[in-house]
Amino acid sequence: MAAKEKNTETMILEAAHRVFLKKGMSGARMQEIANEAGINKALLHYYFKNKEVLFTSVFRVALGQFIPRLQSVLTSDLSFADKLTEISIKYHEMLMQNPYLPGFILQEVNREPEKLITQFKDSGVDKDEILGLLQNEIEAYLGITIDPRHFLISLVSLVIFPIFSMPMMCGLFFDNNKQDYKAFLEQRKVLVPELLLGGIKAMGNKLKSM
Amino acid sequence: MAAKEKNTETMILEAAHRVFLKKGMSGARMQEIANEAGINKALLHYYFKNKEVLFTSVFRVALGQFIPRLQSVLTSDLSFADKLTEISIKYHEMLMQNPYLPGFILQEVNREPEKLITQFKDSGVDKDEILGLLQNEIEAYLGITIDPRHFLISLVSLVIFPIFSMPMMCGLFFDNNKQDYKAFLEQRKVLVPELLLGGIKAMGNKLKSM
DNA sequence: GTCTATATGGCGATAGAC
DNA sequence: GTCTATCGCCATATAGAC
Repeated sequence: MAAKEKNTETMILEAAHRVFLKKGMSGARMQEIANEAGINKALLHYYFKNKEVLFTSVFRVALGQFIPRLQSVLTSDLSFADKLTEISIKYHEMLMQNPYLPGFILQEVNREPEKLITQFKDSGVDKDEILGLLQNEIEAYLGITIDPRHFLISLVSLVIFPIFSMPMMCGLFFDNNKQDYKAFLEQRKVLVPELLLGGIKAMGNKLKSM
Repeated sequence: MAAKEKNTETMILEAAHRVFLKKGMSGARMQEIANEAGINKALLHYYFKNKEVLFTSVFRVALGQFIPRLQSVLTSDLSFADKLTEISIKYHEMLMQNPYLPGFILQEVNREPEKLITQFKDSGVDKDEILGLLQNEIEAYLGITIDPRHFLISLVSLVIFPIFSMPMMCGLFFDNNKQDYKAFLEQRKVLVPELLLGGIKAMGNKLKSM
């Protein structure tokens, strides 16, 4: 399984993953996937009867990569700040290796919103547990009670969007210098937890006064 | 210009805008655009010689919508906090009316990164002026010196991503109840400036110790 | 300017040999 | 399981009448 050649189905799935993530469902070509996998179109259809089936297989894997396993980090014995740093760094690394992942998932969820719900149930992630754990941490660490979804959605926004929008941000604010932007992101992965903890505290005070 | 019927070219551009933003370049169909505009395919090609040209016209308009005119707000005589609230609210309103805009722009910038640079120069937005204004405000208001791009990119992440990822967030954390999620976003548009101001202060301290 | 009809090419999918 | 060859459709684009 290590050095030897992988079987055809795996090679197809990996090739399809690369092509679909970059081009999307309608932009991808079966021919390109076949080339990428080193086979021909007919064999593609032998393993996956049509484009939709192949796409769905790729989507399932991609969704699993995209939705992080937060429970294990949140139930560890780290401090809240260290847990956040851990999440930020791990997510940063994963996204830097799969820059097309967020766009791919979000585009497809737009195309067929119901698909997400179905496949999410199979993923083994318990959203209520995560939100409960988060709320406890926020109360213990910051002494405030807020909807943990504000925290979580702020966190993922700050982690995902700067990477997801790399070509745009890099073009607009870094003269298209990718190395500079990567160094900037590298800084951010430890800064984001600080920003969040400081920010949520301020946000909690605002919420009390509303 | 008000109530009367618009000319054909405008109708085509508006129809193309709707279809391209929802489906993207490769997902959009010239037939669908023609239907949407109430004409036929041949007339489409009379006004725009091919799909690529039509798409580029739509992209130019969309980019103008997407990149906000920050200068006027930043040079107004509001307090920094009020300026941020103004930006957050205006951007929120615009994005709620054009939910597909971020995905459209970012997808296309991925496809052809050079296009952004060219078209951005024509837009009349001066990035150095904006970053300079921001840096001054941050120094005056918070007493810290940081790279203003950290601030700006955090701001747009917190404003754009929760709206852009509405179908996903709504599905994952709001049982697909769109009204609930919209109310949640409505809250956020005034909370985000608080979060940012509190957060950047904390981040500035962290940066000093690095 | 606007239409109907048609050309042209590309893409997903299948047939059938090996 | 893997290939070559091909079908049939659909999307872009054009020709040409009005």
